[in-house]
Amino acid sequence: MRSEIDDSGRLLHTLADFRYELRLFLLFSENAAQEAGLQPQQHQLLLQVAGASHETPVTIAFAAGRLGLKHNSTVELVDRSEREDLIERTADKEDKRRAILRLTRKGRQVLQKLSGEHARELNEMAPRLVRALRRVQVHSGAPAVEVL
Amino acid sequence: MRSEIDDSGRLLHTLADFRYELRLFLLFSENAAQEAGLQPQQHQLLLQVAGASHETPVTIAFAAGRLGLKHNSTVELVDRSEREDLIERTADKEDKRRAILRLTRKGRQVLQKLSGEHARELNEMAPRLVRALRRVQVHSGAPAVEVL
DNA sequence: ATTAAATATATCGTAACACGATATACATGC
DNA sequence: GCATGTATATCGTGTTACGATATATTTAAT
Repeated sequence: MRSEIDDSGRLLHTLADFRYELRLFLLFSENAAQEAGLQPQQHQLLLQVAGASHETPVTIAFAAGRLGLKHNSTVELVDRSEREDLIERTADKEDKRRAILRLTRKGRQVLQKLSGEHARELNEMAPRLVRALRRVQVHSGAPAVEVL
Repeated sequence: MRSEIDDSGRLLHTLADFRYELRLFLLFSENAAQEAGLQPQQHQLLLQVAGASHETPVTIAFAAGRLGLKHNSTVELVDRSEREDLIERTADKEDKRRAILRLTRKGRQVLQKLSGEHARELNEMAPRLVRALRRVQVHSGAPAVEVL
């Protein structure tokens, strides 16, 4: 058994591969969205809005948190998506400051289609992604659990 | 055991969670780069250049492919990185059209630091990422291999 | 060899998008 | 009820990836 830490070249290589695999997935996703007539970010917005657990109030702030965006960027994203009839705002009755987000029928249909495609693609890509991740762990002095 | 296909709500939920986990990692990565004084894309460029296997000639086109960018965008990214002394171009002798990319000492140092941080963070995040991925597989009619 | 097609990189103008700063409406604490 | 905080909205700005195009060099064709 040889040392894991020393050769940093290996770590760079595994990290680079991991990011490449990730990028491939993201490229696929961006293309799929475009072909369905959506901006990639709109797709992500729809997904986070529709994918939220039923109790949580789906507000702008919630979407912003899930998308990793600032609130104002999310407002603009919602504006665009509303204009294209993908999503709709309804004022919250409990708290009139809040805007509650819901998908339109059109939004639901597009998302459905995209989600199927993504599930299929992820089934293809998952093994490589997981393998790349595991390799990073191995070469970063991880507690050496069950490799492969 | 209950059916996997029918309720598309579960698939949306698992996909949303997967993307959220992914976004968390990317946010971490963007922050780490910024704090090290790099644009996130510059970090990715350095990683792909330094992480390439030793035989492959690291050209603009190679970097573009690995980063999922168009060639011209990569040229601009390299321009910026060269100006900031992170990377250097040397004309290829075999083919004078090509520019060979290499990290500067400074580039190597920054990347080293970032790579350590990323390896550590990925060790933390990997389990959740892998779990989220597996759940997508489960809810997309996958051949039901070894769950959890 | 000379020209034509292909490949690699570079330049330039443009548009999308996320952001900071700021504004407004409503809610909550004291 | 006034002050402080929270949620969303608006506006101007800068970065960046892109398409279209240009230039240099290599490869292919005749």
